[in-house]
Amino acid sequence: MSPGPLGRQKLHELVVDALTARLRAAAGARLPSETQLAQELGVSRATVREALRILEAQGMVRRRHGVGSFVSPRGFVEAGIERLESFSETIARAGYRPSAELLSLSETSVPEEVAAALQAPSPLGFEAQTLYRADGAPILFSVVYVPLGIVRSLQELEGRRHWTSMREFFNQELRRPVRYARLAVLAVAAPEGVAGHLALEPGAPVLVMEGVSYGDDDDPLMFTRAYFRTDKYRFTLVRR
Amino acid sequence: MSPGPLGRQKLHELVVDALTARLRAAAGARLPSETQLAQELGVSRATVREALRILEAQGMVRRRHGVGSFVSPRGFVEAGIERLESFSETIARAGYRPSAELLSLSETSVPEEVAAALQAPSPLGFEAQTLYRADGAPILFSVVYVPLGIVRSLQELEGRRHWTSMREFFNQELRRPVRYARLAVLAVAAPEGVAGHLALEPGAPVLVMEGVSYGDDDDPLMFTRAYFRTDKYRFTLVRR
DNA sequence: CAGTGGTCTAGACCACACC
DNA sequence: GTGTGGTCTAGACCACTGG
Repeated sequence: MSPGPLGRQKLHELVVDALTARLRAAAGARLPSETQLAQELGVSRATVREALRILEAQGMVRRRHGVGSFVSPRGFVEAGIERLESFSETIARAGYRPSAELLSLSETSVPEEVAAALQAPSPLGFEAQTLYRADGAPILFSVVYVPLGIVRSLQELEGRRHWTSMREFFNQELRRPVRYARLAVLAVAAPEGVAGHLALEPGAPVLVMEGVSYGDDDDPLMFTRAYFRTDKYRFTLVRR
Repeated sequence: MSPGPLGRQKLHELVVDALTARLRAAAGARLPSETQLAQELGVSRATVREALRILEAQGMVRRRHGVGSFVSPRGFVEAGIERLESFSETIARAGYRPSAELLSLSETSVPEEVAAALQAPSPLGFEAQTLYRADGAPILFSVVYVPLGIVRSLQELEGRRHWTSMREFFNQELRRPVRYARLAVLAVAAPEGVAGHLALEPGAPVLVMEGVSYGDDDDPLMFTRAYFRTDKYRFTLVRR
């Protein structure tokens, strides 16, 4: 095939971009039929469909069998809780200016349930505590445990300072990208130390997300426990 | 095309079924290549790919570019927080015996922020309070607001008693199926009434999920606010 | 009925992982 | 290089919706 009128990169992604531009304007509008779009853009209908599938997954387009495709009334959908992104990204996406402060790095014996979740043979590992702010106000305090074996020494973990997020550190410096994370969501009373960092009264309700991040080979990379102030920042979630 | 060796129903669904059977046995096993599967099953490669895409979305299969497709080590993945299902289903899926008790049904003026979220012209509507138990222990208390217009009278809402869940009621009795819900997740201190129903001290931390459910035409159907005991039941969530 | 999205095919070439 | 999954095409027919 020839690149067509669109040039390089994946064709259906270019179609996504082309359609995205149209979509910004008209909420609720009807899109041309798939066959029409294919002709207009000079690609096959299958490629148009792949693009529409992506837009539908993003919540930007609604397709109705036998009727047509429409721009979702909401237009752009904010990133939901189900998206794997760094806390900094999450904060930025919510419209705040993110900052992250690495409060401590240490070598420790990780809690028993954490070692179990990490399937770690040894309880030895490293702990990083980070405080995230949105527009300067603390909203998130996280404790990350990395088992010995993923990181060899505290010196290696020092590299974390160069990166704005743990995920970037794993991806860029350790070359062990995080592919997915399996988390539990719960509400707890803020423990003393946590409350202090988040500028809350001890015992105030906080949302906790905790669990394990996995790499390309389904190998456990780290255990994260994050405490959120939900009065300052709310997760949104679309259930389908 | 001819139906092929598989018979009626959607072809790729039959392929999903055929593969699911294989998958139960071997965790971590490698699947034949897409081309091979297509030949074996007598379908096109595109159809095999559609089936694999479904299985991958279900978390049962892992595909790696240039390498092959594999049965996920975890096998079947539990439904996460992102799935739209009734609370009863959620509880059952978590391995408990669910029960739901309709505590009250009344006609009210809905709270202002609820009416706004529902895009309701009138603040008039109906309220249903339900307590859900898992193996007899209360874990979830929900307040649902339905605007006037979706339901006309309290009598109509009485039909709710015949159904185990609000979603079933909407789907079966009102013929207005819920297509998706847009929710916020937060942690709060349990208000007095709620704490009582959940057998908690007032002020104990509870997880709240609240938001609007939408129908086939993106029309707001109801506002739900649900309080969870996360010590008894935890949401799980896979971020990708 | 006409028009839409949904499914399916057969075949081609590309990008990537591994030997 | 060889084999894998990823992308793309051109064309066909099916299933649903709405006038």
